[in-house]
Formats: sequence, C-alpha cells, structure tokens
Amino acid sequence: MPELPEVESVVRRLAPLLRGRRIGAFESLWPRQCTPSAPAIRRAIVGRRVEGVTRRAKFVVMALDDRSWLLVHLRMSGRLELAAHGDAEFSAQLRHVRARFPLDDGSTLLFDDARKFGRIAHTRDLVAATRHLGIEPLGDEFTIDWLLRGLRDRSRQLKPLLLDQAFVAGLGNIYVDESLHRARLHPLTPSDRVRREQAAALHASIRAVLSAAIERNGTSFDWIYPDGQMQDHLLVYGRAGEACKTCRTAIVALRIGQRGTHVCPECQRLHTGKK
DNA sequence: TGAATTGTTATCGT
DNA sequence: AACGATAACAATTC
Repeated sequence: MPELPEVESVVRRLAPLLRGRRIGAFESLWPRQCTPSAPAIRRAIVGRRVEGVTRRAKFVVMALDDRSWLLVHLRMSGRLELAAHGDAEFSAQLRHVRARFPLDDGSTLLFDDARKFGRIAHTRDLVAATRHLGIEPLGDEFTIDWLLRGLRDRSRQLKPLLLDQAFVAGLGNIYVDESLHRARLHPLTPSDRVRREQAAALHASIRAVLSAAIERNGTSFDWIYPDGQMQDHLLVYGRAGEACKTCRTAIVALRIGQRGTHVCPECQRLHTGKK
C-alpha cells in the first residue's frame, strides 16, 4: 500500500535511471486507468525525453522535455519497475503488468498493478492537475502553527482528517496510525480540541515517522510492495493484540471511517468531554 | 468464499 | 449552504 515514503523510495530508485531517457512507445493493457485516454497519452509522450522524476504527495511525477508531465499514482497495488533489455526473468515476476514504456536504451518501464486502481495521467498544467492536494508534510510550509490552525479551523475526527489528501497530502492508513500513536492522540479526537502542545507533538511525529520510513525504503507487508524494512519498526499498525512497546497494554484494532485503525488504549486515551 | 485493502466521489444529514 | 460523516466503487488476493 504505497504511501508517501514508499512513493519517495520508488522515485529515488527510478530518478537516476530514467533521467535523460527518451520514451519510444506506450502500450496500455488496461486503458481505463489512463487520463485523458491511452491514445492521448501515447501521442503526448512518445518521442519525449524524461528530464526528471519527482514526487508530489503520493504521485510519481515525470517531467518531460516539452514542459508536459506524466503522473503515476500507485493507489493500492501499483508498482513501477525498470526492466533491462531482454530481462525476461524479471518481467515474468510481474504478473499484472498494465502498461509498458519502452525506452531508448532498450530498457522498459513497467507499470504492474494487480487491483487496477492505479492511475496514469498526462497533463500540460501540473498546477491544475495537483490543485486538489494539500500541504506536503515534509515541506517547509508544514509548520506547527499551520497544523494547529488547520486542526482548529475544522471539526473533524483526527484520523479521517489526516487521511484527507486535500488537508495533508501523502499520509495513508499506516503512517496516520503511527503518527497519532507517537503523539499520544486518539484517532477519534475532534480536531478543534487539540491543544497547542498536542499539535506540536503531532507535527513532530508525522515528520519523524515519514522520515524514518523513507530511510528504511518504506513498509513491506505483503506481495504488493517489496524491499522495505519499516514494518519492523511500527508501533501499532498491524500489531493488534500485541503489547504496546511503551506500556505493554495490548494494542486494539478499531474501525474508523471504514479503515482498520490501531491504537494503544492506554497511551492514546480519548478525551471528548467539554473543557 | 468473503473479508480486507485505498483514494475519490456521490450522497445524506445537520 | 457549507461542512462533516457515510457509503459505494474500482478489482484482486488469500
């Protein structure tokens, strides 16, 4: 389930390999995931050179040499892999290839996506295409004051709010649970009841968790995303029934906004009365 | 076999 | 009317 750290890891791995390569062709095996359409993307990108690969929220952003942009969102099960020329063995490991981008050095960028929820888009206006996204949690603009104001301007449960990509862009289920735990905040806490010290703790937790996850190349739970090591350093996610590493209380699994949620009932008490 | 999984969007209620 | 909560949806794996 690629979230910001997993996408960042993908970008760091691919950027040096893709920079300078020219796209020789484009083949979509599941055109529904292409915006505006598979033929339109093919017409737009074939013959273009990749000038750089970056990340915005959970999007992989490829800058093309005509100032247009190729965006890939991995959603739940998407993977981007570069197969060297003639590497049939590696390609055979990818059992759900949905799109192919052959490059001018003989290698091929492959988009593998079992559940077909991923998205491939081409745009000439990156600002418009990403207008719906909120602040980058690792960016300079994401400050304690910004977060405190953002929380108090709304009255929403912390977990759904932090998952809202229009608020903070890049967090997903795993890192929201981890961030809230490390800040000792319950996921159902109303956002406008968070005190300044708590907002400061949440701000620090979000940054620390994301940074640690990036250093470990993200979290790998299953076949969806390999190569990460952060799963060995999670404090609550996926640890229902196990002992909290701080207080030894059993971690509890809840359901909040249709999402599996993990909390330590001792470290993360819900305070919901009036002050 | 159906429960679980995520981000987006439509819809409902206050 | 604007906001927040909720449900549905895409499709597959185990």
